[in-house]
Amino acid sequence: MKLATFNINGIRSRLPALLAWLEREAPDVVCLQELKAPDAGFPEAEINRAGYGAIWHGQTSWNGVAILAKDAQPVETRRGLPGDPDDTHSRYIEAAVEGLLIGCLYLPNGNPQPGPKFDYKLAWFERLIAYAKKLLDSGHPVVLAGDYNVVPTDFDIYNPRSWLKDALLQPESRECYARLLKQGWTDALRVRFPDEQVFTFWDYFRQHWQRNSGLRIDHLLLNGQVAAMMRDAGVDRWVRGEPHASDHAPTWVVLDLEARAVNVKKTAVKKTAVKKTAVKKTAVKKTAVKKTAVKKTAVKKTAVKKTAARRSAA
DNA sequence: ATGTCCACTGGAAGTGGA
Repeated sequence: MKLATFNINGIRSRLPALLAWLEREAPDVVCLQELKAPDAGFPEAEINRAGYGAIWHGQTSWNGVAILAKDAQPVETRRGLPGDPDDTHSRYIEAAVEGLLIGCLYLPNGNPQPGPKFDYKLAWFERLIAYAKKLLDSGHPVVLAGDYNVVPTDFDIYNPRSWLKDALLQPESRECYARLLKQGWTDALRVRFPDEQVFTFWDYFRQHWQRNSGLRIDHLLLNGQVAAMMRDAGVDRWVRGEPHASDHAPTWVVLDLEARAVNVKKTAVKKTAVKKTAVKKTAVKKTAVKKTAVKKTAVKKTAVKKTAARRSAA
């Protein structure tokens, strides 16, 4: 299963780009952010025609999230992050697909900082951390995917210099992200590329795409069960290079949904193999001992012969 | 501070958000 997150930056104006990407990469599950469209403006028919079922939570002009599933209908399990009934932003939607629980989130940008928007970002983050803990405790295989609007470390940006005052790099933002991970989530892209810079966003300014001046802010967090299923991860960079592109590129993981069952089998096979090897080792050792014994006997025989020869010489 | 793009309002170009 290929599961992707993509900040589409306006689903109506990017619909051709979205459909082209779905056609070429055929992701099985897609988390979309920044629809920038009300519920009624979601292009349901076109997405269905492309072979995807969808659920969405829109909003006029800003925010908006959706989950698509190829040849399937996502089963909605939640819309809206718990913890603040007065929060009107459409930033969280969650569904079950193929036995996985998938949370699609669009974390507040938080600029300018400091200020009420940054406060809202941190408050939203705290709500996410609290809810993520509940998801972990649920025992389900869970993925939390989306635009986190956090550059986790200075390694996740081309050069932090001009972004030092930006909400995406603030120590408070990073501390929240680190605290979330510490609950037991795997940052899929960072685990897949431990020593490489990976970017998912290049803003429209100053030819940042052309210069590969990017940031890594779109993340797929996997709980333990799902992390064990991960086989690959990456970024569909070509999407960012297309005309009229979103400023983000689709970011994805490939999961082996059979991995758990297979792992159990593999472990059994390994145990048998280990036993066989052990038997072989013992056999090899025994043979070696015999050879040594034979050699020793030979040496002894030679020695005996020599002694016998000396004796007769004397 | 700047840079670019989207969507909305209102019926053009300005504004807010990112």
